Amino acid sequence: MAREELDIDMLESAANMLKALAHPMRIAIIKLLEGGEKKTVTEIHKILNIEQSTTSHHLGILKDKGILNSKREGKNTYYFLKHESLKNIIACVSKCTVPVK
Amino acid sequence: MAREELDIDMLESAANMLKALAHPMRIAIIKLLEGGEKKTVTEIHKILNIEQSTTSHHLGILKDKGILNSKREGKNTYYFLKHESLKNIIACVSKCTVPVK
DNA sequence: TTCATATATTTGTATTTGTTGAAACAAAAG
DNA sequence: CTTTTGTTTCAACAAATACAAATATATGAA
Repeated sequence: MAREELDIDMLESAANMLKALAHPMRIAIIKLLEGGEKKTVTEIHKILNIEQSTTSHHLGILKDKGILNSKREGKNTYYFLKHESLKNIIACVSKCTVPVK
Repeated sequence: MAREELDIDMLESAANMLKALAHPMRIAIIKLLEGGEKKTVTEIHKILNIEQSTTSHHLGILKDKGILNSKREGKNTYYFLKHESLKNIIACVSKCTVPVK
């Protein structure tokens, strides 16, 4: 039945989104862009202290998975959050990672 | 400064939690256990149609990362959700994976 | 006790996927 | 043409995945 097919697709889709978020540097990037901030590759690479090509790679993954969007302006490419609601995920995970006494 | 150290730890911690969730079968397991359900390895393995050893492995990961807990009863090991709040993450991700028109 | 069975975990291994940094390449601007 | 900025490609390495086989644990029967 198509019902199960859809379920599998939904699971894969959710897993892919989570996989995109499941990296320390990528979470750091998201936190950096919270509140509608727009930043260039070089800015992020300098702030987070990771190689420029690595930064570009992570940004590409986040864009590819629909988490970020980008806009070219002259020499610079500005990246920014596509859905503000993603903050909730990070907040929720942070809350869940705190051990329950 | 310790400030940055803590930040890195928090990022790693959040990433680890997300990594545990970022797998289709593991999401399926969580959905299966929503609402306080308790299920054995064999039950889950039969319902989801994945190898028993693979099932046990996934359950081990989820338990290790603090998402599930387990309780042995005779021959069976029952697994269940540790934090009901995890539903929110899945729900949020599902919502975010739906393309915004 | 010993054996057989059901259930679960662990180990070994092959395959795949993810990560990183360097180098090559591309685009924009002066 | 040079510089700045960003992307892509490549290779080495690390981690995740799946399955089978081996091992462990609990139960009950002989």
